[in-house]
Amino acid sequence: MAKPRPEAFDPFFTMVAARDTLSEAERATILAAAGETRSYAAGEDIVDQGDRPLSSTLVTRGMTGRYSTVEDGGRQITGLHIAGDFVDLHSFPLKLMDHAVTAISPTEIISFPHARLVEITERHPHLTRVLWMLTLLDGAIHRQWMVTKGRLTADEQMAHLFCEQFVRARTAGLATGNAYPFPLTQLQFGDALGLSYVHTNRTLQRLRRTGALDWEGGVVTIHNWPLLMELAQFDPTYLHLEKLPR
Amino acid sequence: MAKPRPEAFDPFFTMVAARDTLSEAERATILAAAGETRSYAAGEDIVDQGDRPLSSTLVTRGMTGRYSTVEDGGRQITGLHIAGDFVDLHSFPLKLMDHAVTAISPTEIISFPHARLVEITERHPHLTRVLWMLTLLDGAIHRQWMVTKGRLTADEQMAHLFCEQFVRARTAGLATGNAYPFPLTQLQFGDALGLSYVHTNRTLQRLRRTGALDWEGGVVTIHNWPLLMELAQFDPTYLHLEKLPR
DNA sequence: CGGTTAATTGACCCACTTCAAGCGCGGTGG
DNA sequence: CCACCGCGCTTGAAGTGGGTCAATTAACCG
Repeated sequence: MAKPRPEAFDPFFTMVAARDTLSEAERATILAAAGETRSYAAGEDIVDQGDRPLSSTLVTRGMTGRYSTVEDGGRQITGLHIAGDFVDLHSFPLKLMDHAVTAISPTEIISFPHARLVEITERHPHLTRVLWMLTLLDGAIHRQWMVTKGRLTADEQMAHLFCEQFVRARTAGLATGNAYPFPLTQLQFGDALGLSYVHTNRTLQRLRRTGALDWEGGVVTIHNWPLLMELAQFDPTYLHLEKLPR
Repeated sequence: MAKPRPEAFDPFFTMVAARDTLSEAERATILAAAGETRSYAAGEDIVDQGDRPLSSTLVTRGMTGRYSTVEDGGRQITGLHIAGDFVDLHSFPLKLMDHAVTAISPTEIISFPHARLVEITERHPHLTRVLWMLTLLDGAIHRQWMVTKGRLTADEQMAHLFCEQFVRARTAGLATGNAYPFPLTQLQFGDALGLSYVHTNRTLQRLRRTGALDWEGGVVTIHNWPLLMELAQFDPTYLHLEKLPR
């Protein structure tokens, strides 16, 4: 529970800068709208399904996942979020959380009280549209997951997720060369892919054998990006990496 | 290409009224922001992937589907939209269409020029948040589809989609008792479920045999709603049917 | 009444699941 | 310093849900 360090906003501003230009005033508005920072241990839930949050959560370190559970205990992760991502900005207009958010690795966040977001919608229309866009980016990623889950093989789907996470990490300034943090367990990875963890493991081994990438110690290293993209049928258009006035 | 009839907005206002209250001024703002109406024949594409629309599209009659295609020709429908739904309001902040939209049945639409939506974000913060919410509702539905596709059986998934469409049709005032229009072919239905059309057919027959519903002539009739909900593990919370100030 | 599209059925196949067991390794306590 | 424990990863074997290929029937339409 403390005021955020200024550098904590860097991944967010970097990620946004790939899509639009924020004025100095808008950046200051974001800083002023920030509430407290908090830390979560791996495995801790940040938001529960059914919550009615009074603030939205920006990740500044670590990785979080949105998930829903079904009757038989199955769990589906519907989104992975890294530093620079809001995990529940949609709770601002939607009010009610229809899913939970968990810390996959040790995570630091900044909360943004909804009251201050209301002020942004009243005084900063362009910044409002940028925040709106960020929530729609989640939607675009959701759609892509549906496509890969519905119409691609497990191998293609897995390769696709590795591609997506690489591009997103790079866009937030979190990649080191062709490596990026990916601190999931294979069980969690399977929950994101909608696969059993046994099949997740076997699919991963096949993918490793292609030489396209490695994944160990919570870090993915891409050895052959063109090959990985081809295996995944990856086209980053849906990530909307265009600097445009929104 | 004509000015819209006033009744054409009814499903939209009805659907919104289930989630928030619009003032008379806000309703008038929506009417004033409307551009032209247009009609599309079944099978015609309303928006193409890669388009940069200058207006967003509200369905006023018929049914449309968002879809993406993959290399081998497979098609995944990522959303079904009925009268009262915007099919591409997200193209307003996102600018670029990362998927196409097709008319599933003969469809009528009203276009909303983005320039007028910009004005709404500048002058009507509450209405802006309502529009934002509507795009996030799509996201919530996307997440639910991921969960049903990733963690439920084909039977459960299909039952779930029938439930969802019923509730959404009713919310827009488009259901007649326990029946609602559902003008898809089984092939399109399979594309929405991420199933082959052969398996879609067999799953449908099993579902019919439960007595929960019938589907013929483009109309779904629900015979046993509690049973259907149970088969689907359906919980409508994610449809955010709460009248709340947004 | 031929032509076309949608729905249905049968047979076979395989991608993925489930169940079950073993392994590696970091952590902890004695 | 070592024994043990637990978690995550790996492997094997067997079962099945859903896909594919192919043919038939039904509905619609000019």
